[in-house]
Amino acid sequence: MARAATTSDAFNAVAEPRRREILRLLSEHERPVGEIVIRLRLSQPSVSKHLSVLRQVGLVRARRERRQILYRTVPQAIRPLHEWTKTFEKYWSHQLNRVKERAEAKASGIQANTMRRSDDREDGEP
Amino acid sequence: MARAATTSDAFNAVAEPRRREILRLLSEHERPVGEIVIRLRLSQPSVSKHLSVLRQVGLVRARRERRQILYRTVPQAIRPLHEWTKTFEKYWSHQLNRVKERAEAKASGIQANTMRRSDDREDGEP
DNA sequence: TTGACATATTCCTATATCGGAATATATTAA
DNA sequence: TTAATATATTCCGATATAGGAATATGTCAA
Repeated sequence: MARAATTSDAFNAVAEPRRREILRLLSEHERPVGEIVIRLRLSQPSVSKHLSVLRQVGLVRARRERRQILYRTVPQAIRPLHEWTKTFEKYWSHQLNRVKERAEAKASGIQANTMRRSDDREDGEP
Repeated sequence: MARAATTSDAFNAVAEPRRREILRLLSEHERPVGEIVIRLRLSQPSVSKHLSVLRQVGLVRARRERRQILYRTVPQAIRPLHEWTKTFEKYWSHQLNRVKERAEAKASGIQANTMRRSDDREDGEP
């Protein structure tokens, strides 16, 4: 098997940096393709292809307005990514707590016992 | 140019579903490779390769303990993803607000003027 | 030293990608 | 209708993937 298709889910679609930029642009308000082309300095076919990927995974929608096609992001489609990353939030805030404890311990001259654990050790190339 | 390398950043590394599962497993606590192999029912080489990718982008770290190599996730490395998704949070909470307004308007018998905007229209294949 | 265990790496193949160039399609204006 | 505008699609090539099979590397025990 090869790598999963970019259109298989939002995670894959969003892995491409240009597509993230496009989503950013469109999140402000809907825009025609040509405006994305100009602002991001990409070729028109390239932008159309990226938009096609984003549309297939539900990250953007389009509507026609006279000659132009206006795209806009569908923020809800980003939520699964947000929720996934969120499950790790407690671990890095944990880290912050330890930093805080360390600072407090230093200030009071007392060592917090949560400060150093065996797996805190820096690992060289194993 | 082809698709960006899976090792180019956390976004690309995390696009692969198995790697997300591995991160989940290792976020609880460090584990040897063999345990991942058993729990996720993947081949040992496959797991080693995924871990290699995750290590190259800083999402996991490893240390040796006798014969085994114990891996653990580096939650901070997921933060950039979290921050990026977060920039869209206001838009979907916006959406929630509109739902709320709609409910309140219905309850009071008054139409809120924020309820329907032109781009709310459902778009057929354009 | 030899062997067993744990993990990493190499070689292979089928499959998708992204960008560029060229072209097709669709909508409106004259 | 014809021309101009706006966007989409197709064809191409170079590149990278993920998994499987086989093998290499590294660590420990006897």
